[in-house]
Amino acid sequence: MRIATWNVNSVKQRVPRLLPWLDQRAPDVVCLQELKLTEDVFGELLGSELEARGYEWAALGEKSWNGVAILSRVGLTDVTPGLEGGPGFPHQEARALAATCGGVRVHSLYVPNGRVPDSDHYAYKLEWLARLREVVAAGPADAVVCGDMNIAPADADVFDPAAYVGHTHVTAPERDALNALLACGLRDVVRDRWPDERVFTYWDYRAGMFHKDCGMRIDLILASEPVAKRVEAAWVDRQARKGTGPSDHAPVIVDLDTAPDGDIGPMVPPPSARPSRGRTKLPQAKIVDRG
DNA sequence: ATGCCTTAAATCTTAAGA
Repeated sequence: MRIATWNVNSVKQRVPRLLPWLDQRAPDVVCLQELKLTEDVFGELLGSELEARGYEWAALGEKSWNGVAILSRVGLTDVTPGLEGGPGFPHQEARALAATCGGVRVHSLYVPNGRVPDSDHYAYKLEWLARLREVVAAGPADAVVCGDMNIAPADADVFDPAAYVGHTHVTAPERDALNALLACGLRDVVRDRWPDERVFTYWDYRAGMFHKDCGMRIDLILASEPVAKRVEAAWVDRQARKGTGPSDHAPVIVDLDTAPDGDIGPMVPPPSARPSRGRTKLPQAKIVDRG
């Protein structure tokens, strides 16, 4: 089972890159972030294209900003839109979506940016991460936490650590929050696979940063121990950052072997063998005041 | 030079990203 996560930086702008990428990489489960549109527009834009490729999908979006989705061709059940009990700014944003795919609880996350340390955005980011830890800790044993975490786990995950001192994404409270999440029993499977390599997932569009490989590793796939044991490959798809009209983030891809009992979830017939089904209807994100 | 690029939304400029 191949699981991928990709911050597409506007799915509308990325359609010419996303569809060929789905065909070439053939992921079974895809977590998307920064849709920058509502789930209704997402369905109008991609519903038929995804169905033709055998994907079910769920999305939580909003106009202009944020937005997350999960695509799956190994089943998509128990969809949870939003971060249950999570903070808002002031209202809860479209930053979290979970579903069970192929027997694994999959989280697609777009963690708040934080902007400037000690700002209200930064406090919101830390509150959001604290609640995420609680939600993941209370969840199933087989889980993957995927997405744009907006934290570089270590100095090796930033092209110039000195230049980032005092900036968000690298501060101790942010890294503490990420480590607390990992302490739920999650593994950073890309770093595990490439312990000493220069691995980035995001490069600023400006000043030829990708060409110079001046980036950051902020898009992560964190796997619970039972899932981490099944990892056969874990890598960043730098090809998707090249060429015309890329996102500023590259996809992260992890391949799992089948579970010990061979169970990767419910059997899903090819789309030609089952009646057409619409998109998975979702309730609005619960709106929670920060108090 | 608090910028260099790309996005969205509302204009002909601003906010946001990290």
